[in-house]
Amino acid sequence: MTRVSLTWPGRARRRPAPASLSSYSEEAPVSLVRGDGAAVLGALASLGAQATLVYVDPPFFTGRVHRTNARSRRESGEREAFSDQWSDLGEYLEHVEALLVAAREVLAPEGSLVLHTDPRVGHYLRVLGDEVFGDGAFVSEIVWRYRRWPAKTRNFQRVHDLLLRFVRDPSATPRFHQRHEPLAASTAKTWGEGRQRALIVDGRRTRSTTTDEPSPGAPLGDVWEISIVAPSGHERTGFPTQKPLALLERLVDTLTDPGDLVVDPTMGSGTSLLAAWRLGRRAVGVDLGDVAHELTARRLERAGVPFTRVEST
Amino acid sequence: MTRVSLTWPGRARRRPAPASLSSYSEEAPVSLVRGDGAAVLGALASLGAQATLVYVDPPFFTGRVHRTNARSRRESGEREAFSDQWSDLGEYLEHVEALLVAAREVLAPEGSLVLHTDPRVGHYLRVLGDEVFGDGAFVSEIVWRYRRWPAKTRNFQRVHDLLLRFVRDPSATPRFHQRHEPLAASTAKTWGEGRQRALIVDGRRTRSTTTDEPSPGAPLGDVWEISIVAPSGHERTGFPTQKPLALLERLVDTLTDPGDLVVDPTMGSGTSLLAAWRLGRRAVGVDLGDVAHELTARRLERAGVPFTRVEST
DNA sequence: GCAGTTAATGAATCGCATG
DNA sequence: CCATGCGATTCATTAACTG
Repeated sequence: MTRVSLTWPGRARRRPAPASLSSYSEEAPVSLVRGDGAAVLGALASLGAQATLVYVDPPFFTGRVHRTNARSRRESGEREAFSDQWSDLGEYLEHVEALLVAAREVLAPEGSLVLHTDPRVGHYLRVLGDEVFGDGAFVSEIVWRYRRWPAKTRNFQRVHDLLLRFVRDPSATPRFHQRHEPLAASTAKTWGEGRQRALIVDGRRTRSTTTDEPSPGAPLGDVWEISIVAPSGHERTGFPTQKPLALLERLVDTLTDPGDLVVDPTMGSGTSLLAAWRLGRRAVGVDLGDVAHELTARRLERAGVPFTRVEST
Repeated sequence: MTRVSLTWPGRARRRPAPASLSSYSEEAPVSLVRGDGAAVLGALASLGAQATLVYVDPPFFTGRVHRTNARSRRESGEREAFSDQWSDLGEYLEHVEALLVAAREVLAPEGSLVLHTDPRVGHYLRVLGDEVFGDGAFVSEIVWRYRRWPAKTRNFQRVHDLLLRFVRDPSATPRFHQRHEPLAASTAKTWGEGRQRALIVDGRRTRSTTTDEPSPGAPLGDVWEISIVAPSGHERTGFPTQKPLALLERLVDTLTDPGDLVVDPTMGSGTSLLAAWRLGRRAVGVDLGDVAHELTARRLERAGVPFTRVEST
């Protein structure tokens, strides 16, 4: 296959200065690391950590500074949560590329990277991911479809995000738990709740029948309807780009086993850590920001999740 | 903005040999042209045609030869409809790029290109489209979510296609008719069917109320649930990658006015032409294949659509 | 006519046989 | 050993048939 890749003037493949971690323990159920995402992933990899899921939720190249919202403002005023300003698209892509390269190093062969992005910049990240992970590693584009207050625009309302899944080793059997969703209304009407089976006569398929065995439903697809975190919802932490727990729980549930390691170098308010802990997985979250660490710590304490702080230097 | 672009070894920007059209009339409601898509788009542009919608449904880089299916097999046996085999991804991208370049030439300033693709190769086409149409021209990624039989795979079922929309001129007001979809169940439950209105006190939003005015529903989003053409459906033509009429009607309805011109350089069995005609738009379809022309002609005749054949040389 | 039941069949994958 | 091809699987959808 001919290599197709992205170029831009002055494209650099920078490696972050490697970090070193004090007091990281493989066994800790939940660890919070303050530091640069890519550098800390590299440090985890060199300590021999093997993640089954790395969830990366970088900025979406919006050109904005994102600030805390109402829930957090009440407690400590409006503050900058993270900046999403870049000199150009190339600089942004170099930032994400460093995360992808480091994420790949920490992944177990049967593990997956899930890169959360949006349809304005996600296509560039797919191409970047193909470069980093190689042919055949891109296995799913998950569409997260949500509902929100409509914007006044002469265009279709943007009501979805993209989650790009790459596997570490396309030749390995990936971790995957088959889950099901309800049958389509038309199917239930025609076929009832029984599993369908084709009737083969003389080696030729003639027609289908229903069986007595109940159908588990349709195998889970790649378009997921999940509610956003409501502005006044109990789940809301105040972090501006918070993702729903239900979304992260579905990823963790389908892509990891209990006891596996989940790593998030873009911790934010720690949704992935909470999802992992609730499902009995170990988790490491990495973030540079004060707001992220404060909100995550408060959230985990309230949820009764024991966690360890790890310093990186 | 730094230019980010795709490269591959030996990337060529080939222009198809320009075609010339005999007997094309601007006023014909529906025209069928036999010829190369890009070359004929160029010929239309040099005749001064101005399309409001160009719908492009190229092969999806599957590596397969696509053959007619049951409906057509009964009438004339199984035949090759089109080949989707390429020496490499670069060759494929050069083919699609030629279509995009020519499509842009035939578009009116307020017109849109809609590129139908899938999540395996669509990301590359987005980047290619940005190169051809320029910054700010990519305005929507529409997700067509469908339901189909399950495949046995350790992965999420692939149940969506992508439709990438680019506008010809980002500074022009695009053709766009706002349509609505039913309110979400949870919205209807909380707010009923009345239009919501935010209550602003001292310039600050306090809460929302419902009004007596009935809500038209939620403005149409970019995730569309539309059934595939059923294997035994009346709509089925026998063309292997046939798209549902409902999908094309939604595009034509929202993105064009009655009387506007819709052009499809990847005609197949003519779904876009039929959609355009049913909604009172003019249409030109272009295809090289015998099967495409036979099936389209038969389909339009059965639907009572008057059409003109145009030769290209 | 209408509702309820039965029929027909697509095409994504994996697994296994074949060359 | 690798490429190719065919069989098995099974929801989703509309058409056709039946009472």
